[in-house]
Amino acid sequence: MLWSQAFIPTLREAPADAEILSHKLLLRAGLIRKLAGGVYTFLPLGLRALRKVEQIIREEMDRAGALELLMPALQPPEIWQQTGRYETAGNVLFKLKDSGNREWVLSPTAEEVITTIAANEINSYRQLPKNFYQISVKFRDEIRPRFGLMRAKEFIMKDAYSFDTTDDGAMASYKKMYDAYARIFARCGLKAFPVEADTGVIGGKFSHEFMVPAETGENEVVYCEACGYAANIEKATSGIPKTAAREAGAAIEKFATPGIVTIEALSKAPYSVPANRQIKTLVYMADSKPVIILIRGDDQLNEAKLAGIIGTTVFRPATPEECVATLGAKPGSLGAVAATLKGGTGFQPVNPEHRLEACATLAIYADERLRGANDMTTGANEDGFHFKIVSIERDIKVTEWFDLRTVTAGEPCAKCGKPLKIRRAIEVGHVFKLGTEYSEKLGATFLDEAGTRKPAVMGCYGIGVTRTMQAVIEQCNDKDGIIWPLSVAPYTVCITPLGVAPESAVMKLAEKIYVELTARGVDVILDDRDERPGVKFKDSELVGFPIRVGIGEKSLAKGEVELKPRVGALQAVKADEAVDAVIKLLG
RNA sequence: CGGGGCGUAGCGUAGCUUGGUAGCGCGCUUGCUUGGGGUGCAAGAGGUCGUGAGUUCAAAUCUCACCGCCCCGACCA
Repeated sequence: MLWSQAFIPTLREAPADAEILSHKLLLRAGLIRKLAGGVYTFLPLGLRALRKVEQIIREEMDRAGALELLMPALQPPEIWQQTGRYETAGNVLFKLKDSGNREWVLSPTAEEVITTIAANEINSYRQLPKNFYQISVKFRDEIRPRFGLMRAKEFIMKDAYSFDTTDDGAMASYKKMYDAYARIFARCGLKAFPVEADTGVIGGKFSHEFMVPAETGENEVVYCEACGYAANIEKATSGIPKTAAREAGAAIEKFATPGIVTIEALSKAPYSVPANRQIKTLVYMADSKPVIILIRGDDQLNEAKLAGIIGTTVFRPATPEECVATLGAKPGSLGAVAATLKGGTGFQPVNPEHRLEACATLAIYADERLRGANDMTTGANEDGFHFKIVSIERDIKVTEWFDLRTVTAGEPCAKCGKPLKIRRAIEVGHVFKLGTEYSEKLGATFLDEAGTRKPAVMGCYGIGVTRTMQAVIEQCNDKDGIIWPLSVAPYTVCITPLGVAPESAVMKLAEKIYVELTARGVDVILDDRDERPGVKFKDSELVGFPIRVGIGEKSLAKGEVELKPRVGALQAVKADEAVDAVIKLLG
């Protein structure tokens, strides 16, 4: 490619709406342009880098035995209703109507479609296992797109879906993808690491996310340097001790706390109840039903964990009015002491399948850290009053115990006891073991060797392709611009003649090297613009080509050209050895 | 959706408080110059000041509404 024929609109200054470095560089290097918030055009150079990432993914997916196909982005809502995700994932689904007023959804993921394929086409264990994948445009009604390609309304994702006959088989498929992902990100030049992850609304047994450490990442990862434990904060647990039991009075006592509505206020004189001896009572509304959450006063509720428990992300903190309606008091005086609850103490155990429904009868979910706690203080469900000497097992009818709290840095690792650390990261990939939920709901069954009909055991595996590309930029840059890894650079070599007079020795040599490198399969761009050297150098560094071949009269007088790796020292090589030297640098 | 900020030429911005013919840098065009790190000089082109209403003799500037964008929060298979 000749630079003069290409379209590389570099910018000296970044548009003001770009906040993070990688977003600015995407714009400045002429890789993308914004059409609307969260919606971008890939310009030729950006598309080349994107295609290289895609190709790496393709090669590794194929190598792992996955089969590429392409599913529709436009999907009928019925299949989403069948799996229940029309509601549970409803807030990210793009919905639209056609001219006949028929509703459609734009696909953010394709479990429903692929499972329908499997239901219709796979009948026998002989056809399994299978793993299908696609690389396609996905849509997500992000309420707040941000950071360029990181969180967009429209983006490119690789999604794969495995079908196995047994749980062991599904585990093997999962492992294959897990290993493939590690290779994919390594080949992209990314330092990505797997962490235990929350399964979210997609459900399933367990999952790992592949994370790229970055201060601008939107995820927090809890990790242990000693034993290697790593988990998304939405999932992470620690070995923090439970609340200590103490000697305490025989019965609960009510006491007046006028105007005291925060944990902090109650922890100060004259009450002086430490936060770790308080029970925090939270009311959430899930599907217009209240659920009561109890956690220790010095802990924070982890909403992702709550979502996993009740099976939906569609919930919110109750309003003060709803708190009054549910418990009889405003936030700040809430408690779950059985005697103060409407309907008395008669709570029934809850079938785990129906935890959300259970909220209709006022489910009380308590954090494990409170199990066995006594001599605690909590709201009395009467504005201006609290109870003390509360024993949670004796005085509160907890419906079910869960890990509900958010881990904080410095807590002991659950595995090895060393202090945990927390850092921010970008999620670039996610692997799930799904189990049989989707195959059961959509009838993806097969006959096994014994002639028994069974649901296929599924897994699903996503990579945010456009996000991965930006993550590379976020991780690989310096003050001058992008530093593309060889594997995903839009062009790997930029030939920079310092004069472009036709038929000049400099230009002739540049063209010769260009032709020879191209013939040897190298992606090369020749900067034939009649620009000053400084402009060409700055542009090639901003765009981030891994190797620049500089050709000028001065060095050519010595029979030499200059090889300048994007990172590393300039080296002079004999003009007629330049091509081989470049090939050698490319490894 | 709640809170905050911003919309002036392709990009970055000044002007707005205190209303009076819209300015600067980069980029672009032309000429000269320079020719190994965003050269220098000169002459140009390019703006419904986000949109609409209002106040006023007069609105980029004041008022209201709407739209868009960015940040924080909420949300995020």
